[in-house]
Amino acid sequence: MEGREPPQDLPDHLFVSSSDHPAPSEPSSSQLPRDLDWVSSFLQLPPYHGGSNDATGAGSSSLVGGGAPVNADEEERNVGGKERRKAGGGHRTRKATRPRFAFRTRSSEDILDDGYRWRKYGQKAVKNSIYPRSYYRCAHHTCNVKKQVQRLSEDTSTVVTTYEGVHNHPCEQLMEALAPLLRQIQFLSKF
DNA sequence: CGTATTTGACCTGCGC
DNA sequence: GCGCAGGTCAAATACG
Repeated sequence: MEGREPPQDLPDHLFVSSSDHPAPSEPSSSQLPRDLDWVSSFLQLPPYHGGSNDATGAGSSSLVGGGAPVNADEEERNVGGKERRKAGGGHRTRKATRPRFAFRTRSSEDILDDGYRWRKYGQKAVKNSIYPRSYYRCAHHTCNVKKQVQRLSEDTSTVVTTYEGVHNHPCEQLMEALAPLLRQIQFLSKF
């Protein structure tokens, strides 16, 4: 793939999986803090124009990442033209897709609280893994970010999360947390 | 009753 | 060309 570079300034508790070897055998040594430290890390991350960050390493998959704008997907979806069948789907492996990046965390929980609201829209059993892969979409109306969550079968304490796209809205939880602070600043700025 | 999750069906791309 | 694996949809169900 065309020179994708994993971000290197990640905090210790995060690490982006290499795209072609998404699931290296050595486990991450640190625990994900309950706090949203890594959310802010995301905000600082350059978009990872990653290629196939297939977290499971299921060989045949060739999900390609790209630097295409997020709404490219939406367009294609709507322009689809002829009405989709009852149970549609299947727009996999589009050539120009959004930035993708994956990382692994050590956690007993599959759902990592990253401050955004996610809606689950699917779950699939994947090959070479005893754990299913869960598919989530950002619950924000205008946001088209997706993520996949899967637990490694060879290291059950490790959860692989693959993000696709970039949020086009602020993190609610972060804003909530900041709200009192902002109010205080506003108040103080009057003087 | 509204919202989120579950789940089976369907679609697409890729490898053989 | 066929089958497989992965990704998505939407009806059904669960939950508050």
